[in-house]
Amino acid sequence: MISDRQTKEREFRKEQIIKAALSVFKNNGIEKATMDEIAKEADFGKATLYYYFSSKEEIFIEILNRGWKMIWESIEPVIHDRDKPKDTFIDALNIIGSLVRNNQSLFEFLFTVPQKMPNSLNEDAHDWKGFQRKMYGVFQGLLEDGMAKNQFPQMRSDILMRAIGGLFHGLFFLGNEKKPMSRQTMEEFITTFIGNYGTT
Amino acid sequence: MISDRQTKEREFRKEQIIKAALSVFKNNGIEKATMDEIAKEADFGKATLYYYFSSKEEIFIEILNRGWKMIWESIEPVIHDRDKPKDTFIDALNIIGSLVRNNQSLFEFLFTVPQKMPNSLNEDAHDWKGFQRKMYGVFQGLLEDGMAKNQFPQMRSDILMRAIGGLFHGLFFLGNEKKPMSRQTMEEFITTFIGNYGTT
DNA sequence: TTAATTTTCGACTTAATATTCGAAACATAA
DNA sequence: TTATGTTTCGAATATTAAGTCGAAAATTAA
Repeated sequence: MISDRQTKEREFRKEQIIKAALSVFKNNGIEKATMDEIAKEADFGKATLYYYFSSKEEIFIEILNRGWKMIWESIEPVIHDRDKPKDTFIDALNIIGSLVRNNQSLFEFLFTVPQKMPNSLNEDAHDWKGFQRKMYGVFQGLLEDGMAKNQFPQMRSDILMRAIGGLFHGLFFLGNEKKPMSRQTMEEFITTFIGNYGTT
Repeated sequence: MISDRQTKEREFRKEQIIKAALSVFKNNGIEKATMDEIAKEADFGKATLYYYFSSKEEIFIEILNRGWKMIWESIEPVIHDRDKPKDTFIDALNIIGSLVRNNQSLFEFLFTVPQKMPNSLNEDAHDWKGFQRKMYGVFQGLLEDGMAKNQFPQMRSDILMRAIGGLFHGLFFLGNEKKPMSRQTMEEFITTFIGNYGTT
């Protein structure tokens, strides 16, 4: 008895709630992202939020799932070229860099909130963890291929991953100024730090 | 009317409480680091904790103050050699690396907890902020000197700082394995990433 | 020994915030 | 139009953890 339109409206309202949650997070930080605030921002009563989501956590998980799915689907098309691991690696990083640049607060959420919330957000079972794992796997594979071809410094690939992950994170999320990093600056960094070994 | 020994014993008990707090943090994560847990670990009643510290926050601040003081006092002796900025920079990083290696959980606390706690922990007035600021200032100065001498890539020093900060952080604190990084591995990284420009 | 001082603590209070409840408002279809 | 299903919400409840209280235990000094 639930019409198509009703379903769509439901989806739409869930969407609004998610947007409100992100907006509260962006403006007031994660600690102020209470259900009361989110409800106010979404212009719903608090109880209504629970009509659409079973818990606050479920809202957060939904954000993470959608976000990581988007990341994965953005890089997926470029990662199959295994001939030039270094170029592929940098391409993929650049894609993620663009995403971050265009939606800083979403990605701040995706990349920092799970760290701050050591509850069940981080359980392996969630979809977003799967995408994250796949992505890391791809990057690590590219690093290993690249090392085999002398396009990267010879190091334990897992440690190199951590270093690059930290570097990326530092570039975008450390420091006071939240002005997004330009593509050019980022490329400069990537090539400077990991791209100046071996050949094309 | 408070004897010397009494004062010492008080200090000692404060010490025990701080150690318990770190231990709880290490074993259960920051979210489980409640006063009840810390009290249990320290084998004191909860109220006794408040006899020695006026709040939970004060315990954390004490940890941060002592920790950052230690960091500062460890690098202070080596940073005055301004002739070889790159070497000095790497020396200082290595010193911090050794400290981290020898006390992983303390430094995880120092470097990650303030991020997770957007309360007054981060107020500029605290001693530890002063040490942190001084340290960053020194590192940035070294980077700038080093760039002037072509020992580092030419980039905006503040962004380079962020990148290196992120990289360092990634090396020590990202990933699953908490096995500390060996000095050799770390030196390898530092020189590979930031040390292979220009000359001595 | 005993009075004063210091230290300890379990039980209570408070505060913040997530979650539930039950009734009302609204929409839909017969 | 009315009966049934859907959506909304403010008020009440539950939970968690910080912080307080007043009395008791331990220590010290006379």
